[in-house]
Amino acid sequence: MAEQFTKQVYDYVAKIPAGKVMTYGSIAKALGRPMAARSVGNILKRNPNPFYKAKSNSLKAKRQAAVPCHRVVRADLTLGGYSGGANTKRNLLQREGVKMDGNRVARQSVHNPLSRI
DNA sequence: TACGTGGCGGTAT
DNA sequence: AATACCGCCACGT
Repeated sequence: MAEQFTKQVYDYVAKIPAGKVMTYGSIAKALGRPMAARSVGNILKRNPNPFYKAKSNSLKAKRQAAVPCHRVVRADLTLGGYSGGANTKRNLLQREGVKMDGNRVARQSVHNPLSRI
């Protein structure tokens, strides 16, 4: 179960569409471990194949090759951490069409509308 | 809104 | 086996 969690996290993150983001906590919750938000962050930090390190330059190839961990942000919609640097994270998101609201992700760009309202 | 604080769980050493 | 490490979060100022 436990090491499946790592795989589940990668699989789940891989399904977040470009232009949208999810939070660490909502991913943990979606995987049945509502209190494991920190673990999700920990797992993504150690992601062996982060998006910004993907071999190919092409966005399309990167989408298939890498875990797009930059699409995961904090519950307050600030960016949170990123091994490649916060600036890289923001650039990648904006390039994908994620809307920003100051230093936060705009609510409209959050995937899974159920969690709000 | 912004900050501090305590607690949390999976992985790594 | 035990403990440290964190890309976090809810909650209270």
